[in-house]
Amino acid sequence: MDARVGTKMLDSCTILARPDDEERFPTSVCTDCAVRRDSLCGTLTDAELSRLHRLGRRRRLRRGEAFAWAGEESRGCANVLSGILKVSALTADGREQIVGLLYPSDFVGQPFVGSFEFTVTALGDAEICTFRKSDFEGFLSTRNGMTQALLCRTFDTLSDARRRMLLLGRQSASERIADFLLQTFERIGGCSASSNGPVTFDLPLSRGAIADVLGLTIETVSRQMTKLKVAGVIALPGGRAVTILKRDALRRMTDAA
Amino acid sequence: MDARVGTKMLDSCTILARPDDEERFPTSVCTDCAVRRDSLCGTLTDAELSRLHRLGRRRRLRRGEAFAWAGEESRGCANVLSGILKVSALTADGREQIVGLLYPSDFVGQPFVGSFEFTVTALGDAEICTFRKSDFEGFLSTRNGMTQALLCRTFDTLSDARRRMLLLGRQSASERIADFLLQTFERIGGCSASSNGPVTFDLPLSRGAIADVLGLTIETVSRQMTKLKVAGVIALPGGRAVTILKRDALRRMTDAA
DNA sequence: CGGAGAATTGACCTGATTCAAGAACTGTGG
DNA sequence: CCACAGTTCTTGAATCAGGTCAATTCTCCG
Repeated sequence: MDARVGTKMLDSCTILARPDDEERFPTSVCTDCAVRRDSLCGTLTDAELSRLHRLGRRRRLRRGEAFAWAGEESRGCANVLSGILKVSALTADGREQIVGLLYPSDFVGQPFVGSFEFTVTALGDAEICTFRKSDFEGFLSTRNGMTQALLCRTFDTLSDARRRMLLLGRQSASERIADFLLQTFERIGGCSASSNGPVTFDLPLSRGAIADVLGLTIETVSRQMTKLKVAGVIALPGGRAVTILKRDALRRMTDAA
Repeated sequence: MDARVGTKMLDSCTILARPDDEERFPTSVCTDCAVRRDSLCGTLTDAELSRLHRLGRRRRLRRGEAFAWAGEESRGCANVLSGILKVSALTADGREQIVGLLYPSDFVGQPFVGSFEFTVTALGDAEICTFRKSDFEGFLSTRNGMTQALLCRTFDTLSDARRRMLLLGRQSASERIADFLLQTFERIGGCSASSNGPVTFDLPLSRGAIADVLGLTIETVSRQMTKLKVAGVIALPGGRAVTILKRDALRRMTDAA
């Protein structure tokens, strides 16, 4: 990954990082960033982006590696480039609840806020574009537009968390599973949303992680999946693959009476 | 639309004449606003405040009255002046989960975001200071500082929601109750935090509302309270009053092994 | 005092967890 | 390519925390 333009044609984004910038940050180039358009950076003009670019570093995370630990002074922000990260909360005796999932183009971190009480970990190998918190804050301070964009994202994240609170507090295991399958499909399966035809995709989470998202146990997740399989609503071709056979049936189960 | 009631108060105190929900308050000026310091407005200079003041209206909400409905286009923002509001999510068949509580000085609404999927209702009589969303957005757009302040508040709200996700997904009924009692005391009981001495205060929520916050049923809430009473951890003098007798015992139950 | 809503209490039931055993993958090295 | 070890996933049986249903009992007010 270097600064050559044009490998990936992202419309008009033709900033040329100056050679000395390339040297100093050889692995951090925005022009061919896969999430340029969808990330928070999407709000920036090319000139602004090139300023921000100087503050960022790319970083690889191996499966299981943490980007932030609950309780520690948070010192960084980041955009997710590839892979999926989990944001999780833990009780003193080790029970875990995943309180958020971060997909490519999502933003992590809380500029202007001191502490971050959650742990952020890569579920599989991942790449992120990190900023020192103070740098990022400085940058934000001069761009109301970007602050606004981050505010909007945060509102969305909040709504998502609240929707999940309803799920955790009031929905049955089967409703939770149905919801999870649909949500995950919409997020990663792309929008081959078209009709109701069967769709197959790989779940990006292990059964254990799904349980931690849904506030269930591994066994319950597994049983509910088999139940759906037996009912002919989904198929489980093996591994982490799922085929949604009757999408409308799933949708009906989401909020059932 | 808004009939001007021209009793000249300080500067341009324009207030809606609809007597029912939008009343005129002789003290309806920011200068003697009870939550001036703690609310989002606390970030403003006097000059800015006086500009914002022209955009706001005070409004009384009677117990049970809604400020926003899930699904409807959100058209307002507000600061809570007095009383407590709930933010709640509902399933199709009527199960309810309270996903947030709003106390005086809290901000409600999502500027720059179209839809709001939750219902906001006054738990008891309440007063709020409302703004038309577009007005508020306009105001925010010219003040990066205030946008930042709102961003911080939103991060805090998000952290709170996530903490509650852990509670809903992974904690037992007794842990939930212990947590709720302590949190509520800290929020309303003021910080007579001092020692571990017994403290008495009124719960601002009915048993039913507590159940909807904690993802439990009324009966379970009631049973857990009696259990705590029998154990000598709290006393229930009657009505909605609670006395915390052994605060450290409660604290230990919060996250127990 | 009396009546309505709120809270408590009891008896029973059920959905999800727990504990325990196998089966199916995944990757590694021979 | 296969064997093997370490996971992860599935399935079964027993248990239990919390929910449901059904009475009372409080509390608040007119």
